[in-house]
Amino acid sequence: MTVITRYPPSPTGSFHIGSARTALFNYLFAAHTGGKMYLRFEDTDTARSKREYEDDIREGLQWLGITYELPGVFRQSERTHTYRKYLEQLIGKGLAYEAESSDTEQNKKVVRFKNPNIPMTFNDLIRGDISFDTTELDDFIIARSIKDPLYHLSVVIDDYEMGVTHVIRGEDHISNTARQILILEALGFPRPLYAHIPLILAPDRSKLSKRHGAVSVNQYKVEGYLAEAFVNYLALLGWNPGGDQELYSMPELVEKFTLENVQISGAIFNIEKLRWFNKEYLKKMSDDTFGKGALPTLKAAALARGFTWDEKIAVRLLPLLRERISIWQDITKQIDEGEYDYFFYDPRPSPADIPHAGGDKVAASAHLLAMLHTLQGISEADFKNPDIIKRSVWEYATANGRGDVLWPFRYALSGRQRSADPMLIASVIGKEAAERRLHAAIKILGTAS
RNA sequence: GGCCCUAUCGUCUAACGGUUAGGACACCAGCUUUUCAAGCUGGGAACCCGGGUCCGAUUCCCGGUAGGGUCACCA
Repeated sequence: MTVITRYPPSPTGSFHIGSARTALFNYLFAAHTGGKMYLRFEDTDTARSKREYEDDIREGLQWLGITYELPGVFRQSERTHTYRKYLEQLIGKGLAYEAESSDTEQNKKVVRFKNPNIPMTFNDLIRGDISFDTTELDDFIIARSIKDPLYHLSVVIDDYEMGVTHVIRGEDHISNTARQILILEALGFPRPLYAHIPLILAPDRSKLSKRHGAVSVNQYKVEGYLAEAFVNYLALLGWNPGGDQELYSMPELVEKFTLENVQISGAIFNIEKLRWFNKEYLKKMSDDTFGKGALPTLKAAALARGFTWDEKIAVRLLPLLRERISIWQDITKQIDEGEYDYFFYDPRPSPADIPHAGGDKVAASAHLLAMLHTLQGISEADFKNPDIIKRSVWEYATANGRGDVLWPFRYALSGRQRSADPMLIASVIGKEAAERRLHAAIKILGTAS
């Protein structure tokens, strides 16, 4: 039997995290078993469904690397004639009937399903047997009118016509399953296999929703998360193959994914861990790939900050950035906060802050002068390498107290109490700028005394 | 409230009757570093409660409690 799963979002909102994970699990299961996954849009609620949401969902799927197949007609709104055929069949057999609508103005007749009122049990691949007493469902409504079907009806018919073998969906659908099985048995369809996966929860353990902040997948893309990291994190939220491995590529996930290893209780979405995953994937990138990803963000942020764009400085900044960010947007945030101003502008150090230990301006001045001489002795070529600068400076710094030497050195270059180390700064801004800044600091100290 | 599902560190989880209950994130400390960040090392931190079954229960069963889901002419 070829496995066929389906991902059936209703395009009434943007692609969100929980929906993405459902899609991922369906994809993973189908790929693992050599089957396929269909995408179809459940837009029987035509008032709320929008094409822009369809696009958002498809773009999100593509970004995450989740592939799918489309059934011939993939919008339920375009299949009403099909649903009507089955509806008439049901009514003809006395298994459903038309009844007055509560919406008296419309003067429509809704279609109610004739509930056989039987106890029912279905097997859930993840949770085992689940039983319901269907009596309490009453003769529930399956269509607003003969030509206007409702969700439960259309789902059952589509799953049947598409040959869906496994229905993998959120556990919020458990109680829907009873209704759907009732309909499908009335229609004479075989039951698919069901697997209800746990919900993704907000920190307060309620179902994750908009009010909890960022839930749209696109938002994470915009903030600069990597698709691989996002998928990795999502996969491990509610699924675990056992063992201590945390990092899985999509092919590895496909290879290892089984329904048996899906968790049964809900999992809280934790942004910190997601960020950690992202940082791990950032670390694994080649310098080239990292540069391609970081530079556009860096440029936009730098320009917005009013910097003159200097590609050379930017490229030399890359290694520092790689250590300090978890997602691309951290670059924007750090630039906005002025963290890297000193790479683009000469700082204006305050005289009182230049000396470190004991406020000894004379000593600080002497140390800065020594640093200046040292830098002057380094060639332009060697200046590109912070390690060479460090070697040149280290002997003097060690002999005279690293703190006493390096603090004023760093502060003269950055104008900040906290910054990258002076050798790196010097290397990034270049020989000329470094010497200019030291000159300026020495001069300020002289004037101040 | 009815029905359904669930229950291991704060969080994500491993364990499939016998373990000093393991890992990761977060947190704390130490190292390294002039500072910040990163990195390295170490540390604290959990089997919801009560009954069974069993030589032995975190693990199986029942009950309680707690949390969640669902009760639309939405999906």
